[in-house]
This record gives sequence, structure tokens and C-alpha cells, in this order.
Amino acid sequence: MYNHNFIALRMNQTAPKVSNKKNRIIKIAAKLFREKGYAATSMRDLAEQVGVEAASLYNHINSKAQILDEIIEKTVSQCTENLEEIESSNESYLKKIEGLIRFHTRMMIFQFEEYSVMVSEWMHLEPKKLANFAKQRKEYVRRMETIVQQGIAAGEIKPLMPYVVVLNILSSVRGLEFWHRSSKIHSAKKIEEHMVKHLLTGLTH
Amino acid sequence: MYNHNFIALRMNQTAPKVSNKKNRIIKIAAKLFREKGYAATSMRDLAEQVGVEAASLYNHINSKAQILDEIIEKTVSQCTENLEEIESSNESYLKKIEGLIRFHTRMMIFQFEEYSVMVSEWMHLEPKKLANFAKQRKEYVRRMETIVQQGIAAGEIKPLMPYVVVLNILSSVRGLEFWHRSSKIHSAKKIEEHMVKHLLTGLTH
DNA sequence: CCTACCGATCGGTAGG
DNA sequence: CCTACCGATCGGTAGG
Repeated sequence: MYNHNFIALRMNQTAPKVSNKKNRIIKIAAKLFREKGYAATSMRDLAEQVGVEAASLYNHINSKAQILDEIIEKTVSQCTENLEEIESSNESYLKKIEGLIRFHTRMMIFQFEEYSVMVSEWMHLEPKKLANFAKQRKEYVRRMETIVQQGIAAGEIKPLMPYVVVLNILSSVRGLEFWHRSSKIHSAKKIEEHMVKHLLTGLTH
Repeated sequence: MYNHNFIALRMNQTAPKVSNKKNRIIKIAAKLFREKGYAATSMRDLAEQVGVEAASLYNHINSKAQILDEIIEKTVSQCTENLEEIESSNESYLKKIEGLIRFHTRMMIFQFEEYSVMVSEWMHLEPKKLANFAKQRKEYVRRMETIVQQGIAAGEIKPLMPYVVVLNILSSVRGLEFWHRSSKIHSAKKIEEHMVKHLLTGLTH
């Protein structure tokens, strides 16, 4: 998305105009969907934050459902691309898991609104989009499980249910939503290091 | 709640009648709130599942908001009572943390609907109830952090940010919501053991 | 427990 | 981008 705009900006100065307004609407929607939830956010709430009447939103977007879909689709793509990079790297399995913890932690911190909406509001997607998301998420978890499984087989990781390990990692990252809210007492870098340390090496010495 | 009914049942056979109907409504509401979210669940949805007209629900409950409040308040009480028991026990700090992981894992498995609603729908509480919940949750986390802190001071736990550790534990448990949905391939006991093992001792040997 | 109904608000459209 | 408005649905009440 950002890359696309960057290229378009260099090739045609006037082209991104409409797109920028749409992006602004989606950005503000992500913020509201995270705060209040998708169902409890009205198009009038959104319009107010954007600074227009509700009817005017429809010159830039087709429906409320489409906004949710675009937020989630964009975030899913970023996760999938990262997973592919990690899978095809030459790191150890433990390093790959560490990379996944770091990536998701950064997503939660630096793409806070969009990532939170993806993990908490996906159930409000329309039936077809919902089915597609569920399929992609299942596949994503399966591929993470495979890395854990391979790490166990290689003796790098202790024998644990890969399913529980993957769920714990993804859920722990989700928990950072709560941290983010209560201001940045702790730096992002420090949080990331402690996430990795706890999830990889546990509490005991 | 269950204890209260149990006692009432022995003392007066006719007393719990109205209460049972209310409990049934709340139980079904918890199921719907978890599946669709509080805001996306209508009183007509609930009435249909209960098997009456929407207007009839109001003979047993005062408002939609009250239902959410009762679900959450009951679950909060159970968590707080358990925490007090653990705090006052003579176990090591590590054992106390283990006990908390086990308790919350069991809550998520055996009080699935109510616990899920508490962790996912609390933001829809009415302002006064919301403020109270936020206060209690903050206090709960603080007390868990204190146990971690003491464990570190005693040399039982490696030096990690207590805040991150507590968040990871509570969030990992929350992630079991997803597991529960996909049938019981793995037994509850096995899940609990692997939760403890991962969160206490990590992935590495 | 029901029928009948209330005012408010919802997502979205028509027309300019 | 607005005003004006649509039908549908919301939580909840009155009255029996």
C-alpha cells in the first residue's frame, strides 16, 4: 500500500489524490474499530472523526464492510510475506521462531490499529471474506507449527505441542494491545527483547 | 452463584424457580456474546435462542447491559478469590505462578463462554461498571506482577519485566479460545501441562 | 408470557 | 461534498 503510493507519487503527481482521502478514512476507521469494536462503530462516528457528513464517506468507500475487509487484507498480506521470507531463510528453526516473535511484536507496536483490528474483529467480515480469512489463518498457524515441529525433530526445541506453542506466541503478542494503551513507559525495543526471552527460554534459570 | 443456589435449593425448594430462568437467559447470552460480540447480539437474537419473544426477557432481566455486567462480575469474583488463595498459600513463588497458569487455563476451558466474554467484551460495560472493571483488572495484574517480582528477588525466576510475563501468561490463556472452537482433539489436561511447561521453562532445552 | 408499539439509530441512496 | 430521506432494526415499555 505505502509502496504503491510512493511509486504513484513519483510517476503522476495528481493520481494519489482520491486514494489519499480513502486511506485517511480507512486509517481513522481502524482506530475506531479497535477502540469500540466494528459493530459498535457507526458510519456517523467515522464521518465525525473524518470531518464530513456520513453520506460523503460513500464517495470514497463502498460500504462499512469493505473498510474492515481492506484493513484486514492488507495486514494479512504483510504477515504472509514475512512468513515466506522466514521460511526460505537459512536460519536455525529456533532463530526462525525468534524472527516470528519479533515480527509480530513489531506489527503490534508499529501497526497497532490495523493489527489489533485483524486479530479482534475478523469475525465481523462478510461470510465469503470470513471463510477466506479463516482458511488463511489456519494455513498460517499450520506453517508456524511446522517450523516448531522441525525444531523439535532437530533437537533445537524441547518436545511441546506445536499447536500450544504457536498459540501462546501469537496470543502473547496480542496481549501487547493492553500495554500500548497505557503509554510508553517501556521502550518498544525492551518489550521485544523480553517477549523473546520469556517465550523462548521461560521463567526459570 | 452456584453455591448460593445449592444452599437455597436445600432450604426452600420453590425459591430458585425465577432465578433458574434468569440464569438460563444469562447462560445463553454469554454464548451469543462470545460468538458474535456484545454489540452485534440483539435482544431478539437472545429471545429466539431462549424460546420467547424479546419483550418477555424483561420479566427476568432489566437490560442488555445488566446481563453483560452479571457475566463479568461473576467471573471477576472467581478470579479474585483464587488469587487470594494463592497469595496466602505457602508455596514457592514459581509454584504460585504455576497455580495461576493452571487456574486461568481451567477457567478458559471449563467456563469458556463467561471467561471469554470477560476478556473480550468488557469494553462494552457501562461507564461506571467499566471504570470499576478497569480498576480491578489493573489491581489483579499488579498483584500477579508482585509475585513475579518476589520470585525474581528470591532467585526462583530469571530477571524479566514482570509486566511482560504477566501479560504473556494471561494472553496465552486467552488464546485457548481459538483451540476450544476446533473441537477437543487434545485433552484439557494435556493442554494445561503444555501451557505450564512452555510459559515456565520456554522452548529451549 | 404475548401483541403492539415507541423513539432512536443504523447503513446506505437520490439528487443536486 | 451536502441535505433530505429510505426501510430496517435496535433496546425497551405499556397493557393485558
